[in-house]
Amino acid sequence: MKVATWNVNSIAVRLPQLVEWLKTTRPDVVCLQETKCTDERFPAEPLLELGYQAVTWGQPTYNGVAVLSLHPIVDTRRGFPEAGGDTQCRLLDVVIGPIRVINVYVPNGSEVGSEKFGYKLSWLARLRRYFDESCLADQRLVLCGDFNIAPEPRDVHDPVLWEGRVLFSKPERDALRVIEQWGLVDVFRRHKSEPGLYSWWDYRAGAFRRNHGLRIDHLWATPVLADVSSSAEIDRKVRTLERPSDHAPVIAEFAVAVP
DNA sequence: ATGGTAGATACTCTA
Repeated sequence: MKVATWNVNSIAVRLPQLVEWLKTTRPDVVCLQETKCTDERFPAEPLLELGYQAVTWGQPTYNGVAVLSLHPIVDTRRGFPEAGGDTQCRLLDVVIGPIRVINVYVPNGSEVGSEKFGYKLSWLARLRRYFDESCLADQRLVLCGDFNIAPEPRDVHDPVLWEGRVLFSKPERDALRVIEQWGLVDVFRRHKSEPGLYSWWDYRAGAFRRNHGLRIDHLWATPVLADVSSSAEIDRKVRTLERPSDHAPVIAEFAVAVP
């Protein structure tokens, strides 16, 4: 079972690239972030023609998540369950065949110390609470998406320059660690240990050409599922296309049978 | 050096 996560930065703009990528890559499950598209306007038909059903949770202009699947999607949940819920569309929780998939678009955080940064940290604390209250460690579960955090120095092109900045500050890395310690494994790092492997490059200053990137898009799994993962990779090719997303897809393969 | 680019919406905000 092939599972992928990709921040497309507008489904409307990226649809032609997504269609071509689905045709050639044929993942079983794809988690999308920053669709920037309401559920009514989501382009479900061209994806259905390729065999993909979609569950979406979107809003105009900002945020927005979706899960595409070749197999039936059941038990859909949107956002955190607590009173008040979410005003920003950032979390989808679904069950597909033998696995539970939680797709997140973690807040960017703007700048360390800002109001948005505080929102990011509190959102991450709520995510940990969500796992405590509604997930089980022996479930086959994947948590994937745009986390907007690079976990380690080897995930940053210039860790000295980036230390303390948003996406690589200690409070963010600590908050990420707290979620990991619930009982999740970084599936990408299970298969690839070298530095220089990134999933996001700023549009500005020729960052991609220089490989000035960060690994901020992640695919984590419970140990029972991570133990049967056979490969993981970042698909850099789409970042070389005309008018690309600033993120590249992360893909992992698991040896589980889909009924 | 406080830049630089991209996307959606409205003439600015977010990333």
